[in-house]
Amino acid sequence: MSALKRLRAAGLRPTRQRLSLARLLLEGGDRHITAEQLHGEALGAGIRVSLATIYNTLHQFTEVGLLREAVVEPGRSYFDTNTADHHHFFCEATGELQDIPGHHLVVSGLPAPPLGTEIRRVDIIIRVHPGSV
Amino acid sequence: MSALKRLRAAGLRPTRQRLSLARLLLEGGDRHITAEQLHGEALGAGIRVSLATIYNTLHQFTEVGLLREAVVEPGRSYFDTNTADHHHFFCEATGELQDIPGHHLVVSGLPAPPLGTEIRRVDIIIRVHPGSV
DNA sequence: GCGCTAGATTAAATTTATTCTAATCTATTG
DNA sequence: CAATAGATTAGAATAAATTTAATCTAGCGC
Repeated sequence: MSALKRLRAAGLRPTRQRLSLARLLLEGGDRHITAEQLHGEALGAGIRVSLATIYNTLHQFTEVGLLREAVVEPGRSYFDTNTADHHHFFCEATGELQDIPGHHLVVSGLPAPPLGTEIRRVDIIIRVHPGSV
Repeated sequence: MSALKRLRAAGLRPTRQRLSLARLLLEGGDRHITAEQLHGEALGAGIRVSLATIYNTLHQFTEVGLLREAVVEPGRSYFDTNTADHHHFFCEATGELQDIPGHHLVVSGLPAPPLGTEIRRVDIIIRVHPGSV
């Protein structure tokens, strides 16, 4: 689906900057990107957009399911263009994030959530570091 | 083991503030605490200690395995006094973290880590929100 | 097409979490 | 008990993210 249609379907007004950012984000392959990185890319691509808008846009896209947020380190948020069910390898040395397709991992023995709450998502982060090889 | 012995065993000089903080942290039950919260508690308990030392101490304790760090939200770090194998429920509405004993959850189908890396830990965060009840 | 308006964008200031710095203090060693 | 390596400190600095108040613009009715 085109970026324009996806924005409309999500109820987001297709403004110049949202359209441009949607194209940057959604038309490449699966990526993990920070707000600062996206801002840099946008400027590099000639899109004039403020950092505040980057943050607004990333959060709005996340709310409507166009992106997913991955929290792995204090003080940095990654936004994941892969919204399918999946999990992550995270290398603490390089800060790199790598997808693990959802069907590979199976969690069993999931206990009932605390009273009065329901499960929204299960995030699995496999933390790795450079090995002894 | 006493706080003093645990510090010595970890190779950390048992200074007044480290000892006091170790007692606060390790002698209660399992807890999830932020740097700011611990600072508040320390001051409340009459321990004169700066925020910088709180951060230093939390990180040192984490390095030597006296604590574990749980990253669930950008811009906030929780330190977990439970260092046993376990996972977490995280309620996004309240910011509350709750332990899930490790033996409850079983992950299968774990793929091989990226070439040249080895697994250090598997973190599972079950994100919940207040239910419809 | 034209203007109106709700919603979007902006630069700049602010907040919040954390780290750094350089000076002072203290636990350990001899 | 003096020397010193390491710890602590207040305060400044940094960084990510959010807020603010002013300006802009997409989409609507005409």
